[in-house]
Amino acid sequence: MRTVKQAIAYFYDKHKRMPTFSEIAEMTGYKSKSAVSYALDGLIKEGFVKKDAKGNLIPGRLDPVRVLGLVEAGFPSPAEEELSDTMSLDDYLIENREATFMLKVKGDSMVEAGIHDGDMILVERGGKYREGSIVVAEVDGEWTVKYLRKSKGKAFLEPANQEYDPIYPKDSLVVAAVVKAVIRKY
Amino acid sequence: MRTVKQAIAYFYDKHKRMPTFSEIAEMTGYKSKSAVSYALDGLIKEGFVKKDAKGNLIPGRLDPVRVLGLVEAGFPSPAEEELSDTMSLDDYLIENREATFMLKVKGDSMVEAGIHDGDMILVERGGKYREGSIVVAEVDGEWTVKYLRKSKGKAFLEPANQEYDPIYPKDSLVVAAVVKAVIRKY
DNA sequence: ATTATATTAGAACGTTCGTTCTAATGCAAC
DNA sequence: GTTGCATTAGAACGAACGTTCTAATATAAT
Repeated sequence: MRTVKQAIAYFYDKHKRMPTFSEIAEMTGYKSKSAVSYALDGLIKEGFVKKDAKGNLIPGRLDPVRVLGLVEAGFPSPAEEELSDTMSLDDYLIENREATFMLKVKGDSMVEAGIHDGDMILVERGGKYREGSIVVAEVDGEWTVKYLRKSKGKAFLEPANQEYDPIYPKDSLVVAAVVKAVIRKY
Repeated sequence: MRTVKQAIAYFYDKHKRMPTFSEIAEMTGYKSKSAVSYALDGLIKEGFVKKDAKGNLIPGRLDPVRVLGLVEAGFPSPAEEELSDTMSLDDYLIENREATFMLKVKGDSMVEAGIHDGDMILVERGGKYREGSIVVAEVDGEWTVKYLRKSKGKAFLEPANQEYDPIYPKDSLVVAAVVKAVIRKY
């Protein structure tokens, strides 16, 4: 039999909604909703789950990722682990969902900025940028990711790789989106 | 007034649960649950939301990130945009939530692998690794992120930076976790 | 203007929800 | 063994759920 915590986490992961009391009872082996109700009181105090203004069950500390500190600090003991902050990567990385897109990077023109061939970038369309921002831009009809620079009031793009040259627009340079994050999955 | 789509997306983002029909009605200006019910029929056909086996509303294509292709392909038109695949970064990056942690990297010993000072790494404790994997390990009491290498049957750690030397364990080398992803937020 | 079609409001319905009460059971301390 | 406390089962409850029906309204086509 699963613990209540495991059951809720598993269910939420799988169904993208919180389980009902009956469903929790079924998963954990409880034979009454009331037992679940009392068990949940504890988890609510603990912050593992919450109830919103309408009394509906919502996730508390059951976001998928546990956030630790520096690598040098190593891993916590199982007891400390329970107390780790949790986080959703979606919430961490996305500010404006309507404007956020994921794109794949080809080539090594930004390697010195830590953006490698095949990396995914999270970009925000219409996001704020300034000189030095990494942007997705359309220069004379071609789309690229580069540093945005300015010289004598004119904008141009600069790669992060010695072997490539800066790109000075002949006709047009339109900044379409700003790179907000880089994600590389192994 | 918001459209039904906007209302649901907003509500799900904010409350981490799907709204009820009444709540959708309130947000969109509908004055009856039945109108919402019929409106949802369309969105279900479209795949924007779904119903699970028990008839409960669950997210369909309202994951927070729209996935495009290569940077070179640029952005789609608003019409095509509607059809873009969506994704949750949590689902994309996390396989085993129980074993997944996020850590912060200090130093530049892995820059040539595209891991910079201040980057976050997603690691899986007890994950499978082999020679060449980037791992979080404890060597003689010190925690670090490095390439795992082998020489004459003995494991050692190799930085991705010319200026650093490989680390050959005096007493012990324990691989605690495998780096599954690198995340850099600007 | 008339007709046909789609959309919306409102009420009614059965179902399921979470809470709460009482009673039974399990467990620990003494 | 006995007492006291916490946990669980089961039933009952009102509230809210989503569906469905009918009637009214809006929209479009002719």
